[in-house]
Amino acid sequence: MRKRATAKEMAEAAGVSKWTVIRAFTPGASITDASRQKVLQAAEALNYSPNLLARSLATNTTHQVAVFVDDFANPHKLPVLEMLTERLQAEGLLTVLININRHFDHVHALINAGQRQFDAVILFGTAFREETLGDRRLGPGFPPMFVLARDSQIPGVPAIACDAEFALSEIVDYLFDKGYRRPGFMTGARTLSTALGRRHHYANFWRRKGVEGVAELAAERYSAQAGAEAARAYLSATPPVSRIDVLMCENDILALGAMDIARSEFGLGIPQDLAVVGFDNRTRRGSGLPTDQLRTAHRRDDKRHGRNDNGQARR
Amino acid sequence: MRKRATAKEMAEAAGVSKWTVIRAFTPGASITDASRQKVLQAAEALNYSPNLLARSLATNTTHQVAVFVDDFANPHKLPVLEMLTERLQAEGLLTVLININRHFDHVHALINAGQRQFDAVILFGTAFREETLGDRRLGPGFPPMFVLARDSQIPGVPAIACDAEFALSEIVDYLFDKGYRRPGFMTGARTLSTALGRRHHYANFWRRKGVEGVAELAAERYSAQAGAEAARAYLSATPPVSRIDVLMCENDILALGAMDIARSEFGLGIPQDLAVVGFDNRTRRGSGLPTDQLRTAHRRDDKRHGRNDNGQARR
DNA sequence: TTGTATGCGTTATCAA
DNA sequence: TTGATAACGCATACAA
Repeated sequence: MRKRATAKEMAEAAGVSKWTVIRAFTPGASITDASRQKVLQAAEALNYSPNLLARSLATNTTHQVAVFVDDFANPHKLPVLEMLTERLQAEGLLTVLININRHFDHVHALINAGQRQFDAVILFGTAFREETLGDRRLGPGFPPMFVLARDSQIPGVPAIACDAEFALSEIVDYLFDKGYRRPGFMTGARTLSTALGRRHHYANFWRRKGVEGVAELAAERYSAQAGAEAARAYLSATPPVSRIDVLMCENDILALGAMDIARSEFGLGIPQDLAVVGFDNRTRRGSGLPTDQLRTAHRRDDKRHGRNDNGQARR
Repeated sequence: MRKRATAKEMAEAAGVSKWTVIRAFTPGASITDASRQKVLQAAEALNYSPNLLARSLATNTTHQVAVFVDDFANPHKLPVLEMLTERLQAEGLLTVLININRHFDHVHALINAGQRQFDAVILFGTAFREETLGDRRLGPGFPPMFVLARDSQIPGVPAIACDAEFALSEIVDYLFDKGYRRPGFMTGARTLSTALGRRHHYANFWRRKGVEGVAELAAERYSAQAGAEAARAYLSATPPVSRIDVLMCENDILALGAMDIARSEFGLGIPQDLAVVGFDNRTRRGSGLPTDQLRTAHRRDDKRHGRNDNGQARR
């Protein structure tokens, strides 16, 4: 495997200095059309293209953005990743996907991100503890951070997330208008701020409608299986007459599991016997997997709130 | 934002030469414990860590692998991405996720990959045309390429894919034993080699069992919606008595759409009235989303074939 | 407009 | 073991 051609070699071939070669590849540089043509011609012959690595070292910008993900179980990630990569690439930025799982030291990963000189770090669905980010080793020269699809409690770290309060207000309004009066809520992991927010607002809006008490079904994790188990536990422990009539699940993957069990093991019609609501805009029945998340985003304070099309009721 | 500390600054602080500083961070370098301690101490004070960008320029290896993806609609991608990133990171490699969509020039993306000096390029579910790869601009110094989750027709480009022949042989054996005799097959895109392979082997193995003629349902794309439409078209055009009794779908996302329509619009019990088989090991009813793809992989010739746990019948 | 010198932060090689 | 010189390929600042 031959080596890549360098600017120096190009200079000899084109009969100019290597700095002129660079200029030919620098938009807006002052160079004659004649010499640019000579250089481009030589580039064609030598199959030259600038070495982006060397450029990064010299300019101190890599045009690479690190995206940290710790939960690949949620299919919601995929369409967002699609958008994210597309938008970043449109800006000339590349996406470095970093898997932050249990086996991986978070601080170490962040230090590595600093060493790599990423232009930015995006925490996608992951909120580090403040102490982790306070590690002094992350101090100088560490790339700016952003939190995506989760609220950020960390001062100075902007977050892009859906407006849970608004979304749940709309959901409860809709359900109330449809005549539902006995709401339930299925939680995934009880520790997450997003989760707490959704449950909190859900109960709150029902209370404003005069409906007190939201039955809580607790799933172990965010998975269809956990959702199915939680639904099974509730349905088998609760006689039909005293059951909820609408179940709001913290996200779509839980809703999928719950719907499956309700239909197959308990013979419930959805939504005739039990309405089920999800959150994430995934898998609507008979539909494809839409990728129109984060469609509208407006700026508020120094945080950005993208609101997506959530909480559609299912039949 | 202060700048990162460099080896030169470290040298002054520790009272050694900057090369000794480097050695302290080079595994297996010859250096006294005494001077290493001095350096590490200074590193603690100055919060130093080696600049990986500069290292890459000097060593000509980036420890970064580009992964090209063009189809984010298939949820199958996500667990594989999880595995891929985890395994690569375990080897000290970072994953650069590159979105190859319709708006993006493939050749340009590949050239960019060359400029970035990635250690390798993985075509995940994407097979470029041979002429694209034959572009001479991709010549010298271009990273080695691999095709993942699709067969590669390109000479010299190894592929990791499931063994369709073996998988479909097992599927047909299983279905035959269960008593099914009127098979159907739902295709997604008819142009793909993987698709053709699966359909071909499916029909082949049925023929060996003495069952001629596999009904073909053609979906427009790989999406639940397309699968639903194809199923609807078939079921509404075919009277119950002459319908197939088992439908093999080219992948799980098609199967999801088909099952949904069969159950809801035609009142079919699955698998009592119609058995449905998918491919990808996604969404099994009531289960979570398993990530045990590509579990076993053995080497054969210069290609690698990973066989995953596919084709489970659904109840 | 073009050429020169110098810097980016590290690694490789050789001499001490 | 340690220090010094050169090289990696490009960008910036300055001079011609």
